[in-house]
Amino acid sequence: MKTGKTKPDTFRRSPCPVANALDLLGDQWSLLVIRDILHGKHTYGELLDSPEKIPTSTLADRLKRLENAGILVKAAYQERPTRYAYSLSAKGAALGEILLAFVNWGTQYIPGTQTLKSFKDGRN
Amino acid sequence: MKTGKTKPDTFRRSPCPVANALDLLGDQWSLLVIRDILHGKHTYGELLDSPEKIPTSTLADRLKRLENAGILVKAAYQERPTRYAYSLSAKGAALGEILLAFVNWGTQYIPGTQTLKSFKDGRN
DNA sequence: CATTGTAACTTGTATAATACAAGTTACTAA
DNA sequence: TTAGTAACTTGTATTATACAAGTTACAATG
Repeated sequence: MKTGKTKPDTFRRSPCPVANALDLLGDQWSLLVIRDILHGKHTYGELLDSPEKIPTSTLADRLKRLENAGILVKAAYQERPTRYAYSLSAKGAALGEILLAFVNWGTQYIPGTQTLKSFKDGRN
Repeated sequence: MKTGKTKPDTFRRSPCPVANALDLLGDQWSLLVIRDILHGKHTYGELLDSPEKIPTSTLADRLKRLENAGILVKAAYQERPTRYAYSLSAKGAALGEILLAFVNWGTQYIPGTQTLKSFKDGRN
């Protein structure tokens, strides 16, 4: 069978989907940025305000990487002065499944961790 | 309600389960080590042999961290000379769900990536 | 019109993590 | 005695991350 699609056989480490996902997301901050955008945050300032206190230089770097990877899209939502909003592409929104797996594992195996929802509901 | 369990309110970054999971697993290699053990590898040498070519110093460090975190258990399987096998605790085996989410996302959104299974089946 | 404020970054430098090459220990087998 | 192997450790170079400060382009206030 032939498809029109180009297929990179030139991977940084291996053709494993996990390895390639980790090349992109395997750090302390990327998935937290995705989490915040999934929770409705959109601007640089809102994302800076995370409870984990991401350093501004790290946030700027991650936003660029995730945008280059087609996970985030950056768009000006006003001019004079120009202000930007970050949102998730389909590729980015699909990371919700991975986040969910992390939430399930973390709440079950790391004692004391809690989601915003469980905290609001008083389950603590 | 009172439980007997101690609950750490002293987290490195925040009480978020994702953040705490990433404190442990948020790097390029940890989840690949878990993947290999899930695939039946057990010894240091087998784990060193990954297609991603993990550096030996990095592997030694990850095995220690994951063991300290209660994700891996290390046991001698023979004496004279002593040889060790690494295996997953329940906490570690539960990471299979996270790995699965990564596989699903990666194969869908990173063109050309493939699992051992799809490769063996000739789906490429 | 000068000053203050704010969003969205950038730059510089210190510290920490990771990579790569080589060496070590405790054996077995020839 | 020599060679081989598993499971690491050590040293150093490179890269990533963190922290503090500075920059640009405006709006709003007095």
